[in-house]
Amino acid sequence: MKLSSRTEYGVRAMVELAEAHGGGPVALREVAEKQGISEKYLEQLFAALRKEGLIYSQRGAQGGYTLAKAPGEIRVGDIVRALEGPIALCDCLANEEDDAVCERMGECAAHPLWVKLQDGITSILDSTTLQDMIAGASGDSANDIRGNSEEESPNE
Amino acid sequence: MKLSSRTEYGVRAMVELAEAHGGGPVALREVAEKQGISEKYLEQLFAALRKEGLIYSQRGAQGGYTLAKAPGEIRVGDIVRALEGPIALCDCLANEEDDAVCERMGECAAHPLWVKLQDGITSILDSTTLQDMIAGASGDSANDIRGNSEEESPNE
DNA sequence: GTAAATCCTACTGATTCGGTAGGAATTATG
DNA sequence: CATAATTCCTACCGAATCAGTAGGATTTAC
Ligand code: FES
Ligand code: FES
Repeated sequence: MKLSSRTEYGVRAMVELAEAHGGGPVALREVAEKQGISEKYLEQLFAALRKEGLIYSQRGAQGGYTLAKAPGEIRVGDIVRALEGPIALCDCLANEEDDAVCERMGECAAHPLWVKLQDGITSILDSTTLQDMIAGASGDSANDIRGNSEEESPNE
Repeated sequence: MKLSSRTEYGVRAMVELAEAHGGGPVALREVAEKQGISEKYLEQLFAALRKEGLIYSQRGAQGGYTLAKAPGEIRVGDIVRALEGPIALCDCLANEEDDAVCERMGECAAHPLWVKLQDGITSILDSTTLQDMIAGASGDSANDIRGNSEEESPNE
């Protein structure tokens, strides 16, 4: 229950790109410096994000990266999936068609809970776009996760 | 975004104890066999659960483990916390009083989202009890099963 | 007394994680 | 064209975590 630095860094970097959206490409070095991330490490994250079509890269001098879509079109869940692979709490939740692992368990009482938890996580992640994040809110509008009555106020 | 086998095993084992609740103590070997978990490994998990006061152990022949509280009183979140430590997606979410890490970031746009995600996860985990799980449901309808019933005194 | 069980501490092999290293390929600019 | 800036690619590395083992000490029912 801890998000990897891959995810942390990746999301922060994407926010950075989102803020520069509309302007020219942003160099990796610039993003890395602003966010305090190792350049070489971020390079790998961007490679993954690019492979998934979330960002577009311009090679050569004055090149850099830009969002491939509008900030409002990129969900945090997309970023996470690009960096970590499909969100699957348990092996048996990875692919619905081939649930061989759970088949063996059969009466696994935990399964429904994991499904619910995974759905909850996915729902939150997919109801927040980069647009929401740079706007300061965390996308609490279109979210129907029960039990979340806490309202965080982005101060400062 | 993957739950450790510690969590998976731990919850399954606790369900096993919940099903045997009311009867005598259940030997670790029995739980391990039924759930297909390494005995020696499960031993360590039970040690953690015991230290957190979730289960009670009876040493010696015919000994074993029993839930320290009624199944309706034990939330999945309690189990997860006992096994993995406090649920903290990000370092800066670990302890609210000492958020030094985020202080440095200041304008970290991701923070509110992580808070929200963590709250969502915690909420789901804490709204499901072992009682819910052995009943077949995963607590999706009602989490008001906080019905206080009598239980034997967990001493020590 | 003995067998059944928990308890405790340490070790280990494999994998993942976070990060480095070095260079090849591409491109704007002068 | 030359050069500098920049992305792209692949491999490697140390440390940490993970899942599991090993071996024995202790407690207790019978
Ligand atoms: S075997 Fe898949 S959730 Fe239990
Ligand atoms: S620094 Fe804590 S969430 Fe960004």
